[in-house]
Amino acid sequence: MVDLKVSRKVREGQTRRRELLSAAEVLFAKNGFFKTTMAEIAEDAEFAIGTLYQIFKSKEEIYLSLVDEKVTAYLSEVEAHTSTATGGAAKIEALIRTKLNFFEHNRNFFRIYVAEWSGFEWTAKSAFGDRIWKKLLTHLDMIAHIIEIGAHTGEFKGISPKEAAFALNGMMNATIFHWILGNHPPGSLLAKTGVIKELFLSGIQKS
Amino acid sequence: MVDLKVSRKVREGQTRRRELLSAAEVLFAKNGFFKTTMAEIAEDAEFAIGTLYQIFKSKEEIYLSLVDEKVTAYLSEVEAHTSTATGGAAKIEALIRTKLNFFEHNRNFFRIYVAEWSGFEWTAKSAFGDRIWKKLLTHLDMIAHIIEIGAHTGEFKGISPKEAAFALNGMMNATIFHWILGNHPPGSLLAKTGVIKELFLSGIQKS
DNA sequence: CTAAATAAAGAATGAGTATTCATAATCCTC
DNA sequence: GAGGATTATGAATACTCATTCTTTATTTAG
Repeated sequence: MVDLKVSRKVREGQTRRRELLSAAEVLFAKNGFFKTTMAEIAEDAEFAIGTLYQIFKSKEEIYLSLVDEKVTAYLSEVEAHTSTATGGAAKIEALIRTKLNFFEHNRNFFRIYVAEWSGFEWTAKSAFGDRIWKKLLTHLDMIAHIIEIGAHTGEFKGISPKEAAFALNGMMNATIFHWILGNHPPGSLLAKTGVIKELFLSGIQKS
Repeated sequence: MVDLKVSRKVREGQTRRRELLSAAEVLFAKNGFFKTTMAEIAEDAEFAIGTLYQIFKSKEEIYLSLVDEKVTAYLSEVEAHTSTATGGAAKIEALIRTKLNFFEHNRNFFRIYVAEWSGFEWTAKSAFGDRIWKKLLTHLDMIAHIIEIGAHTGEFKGISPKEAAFALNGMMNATIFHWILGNHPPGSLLAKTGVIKELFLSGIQKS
């Protein structure tokens, strides 16, 4: 009984937390961190402002929790898929496919993710923000590692793995960006896997 | 005499304007648009707050003037260099070289440029902001056009020119980003021209 | 040299909003 | 079902700035 009550409470707490983050995600994606107000979040999540502060200690904590959870989910998907693929080319393909698939289903979050890569962490680095930043960099190291292995086995050229990893990441982000701008239909982002793979592996020039 | 006086005034006006924008650039690059205050800009530019409002009508106008001038300068450099190069590969190389060179000398501005690509214009679209956004998109069309020509002449594969242009742009941005993070020595960004060119034209895979 | 005009200055204003807190509603426990 | 927690509420608070505006300094013209 006591156990049940506690667990129901916990469950309800988690549900509220999710609902709040989900409302916040939409707003942060649409208007950015600074132009999103606590009042808007409260209204959209159907809580009173005071209640927000019961669940999170500040606006920044809402934002960073959101980013941290999504980034973590994203990275573990990538980790899962790349680690089962064998061979450099297959791992790269798994990476591309996973990333495109993830952001196809998290279109809103992409805007936040990109902002994170390119701006926010420069202006507001709490210990928490740093943590996310470190995760993103670690992820790039992982990509670089795939490329490095490929270079050792002779599959890939001897281009600096770190640089190639950044380049590939930039290509993928730009592709997702382009897709979002164009308001393309569902399913069509994942379909670009082949193009990116082809471009990254073989380049654009005819041989 | 009258003419001279007027032109001195104009010159002084331009100087003040440049000094103000240059102080603002450093601050916007370091702290972003929202966390930069008019008081800071005034202090760094050694003007009183009221004087800022004599030169620009608002904080947003300072920001947008800055971005507009730099973007315009950047685009015209690119235009100049790509138009004199002949052949797809040479034009692509000219583009890469010009971009890397520009941002090697405008490191601060890169942060603003990236923020512009990925965030600000989503939150604050004045007519002025739109203008910058359009310029950036037009620029990408120009890159796409180079690729398209290359595809017609058989130099390049038939990958969607727009997509390839976005991918190349993303690769370049990521490379500059990586270089800035690593705090590399002067001259070393331009030196990456070859790597990007190689990667974009021939890919990473050994043939 | 003087006064009108223009420019510089920064203190005062006012709008916006993150956070707090006193009060009301709800939930448990017995 | 009573009262003592606990939780929800949103008005009040406190603070940060962008912008304005009055005052002071400088420039110009006659």
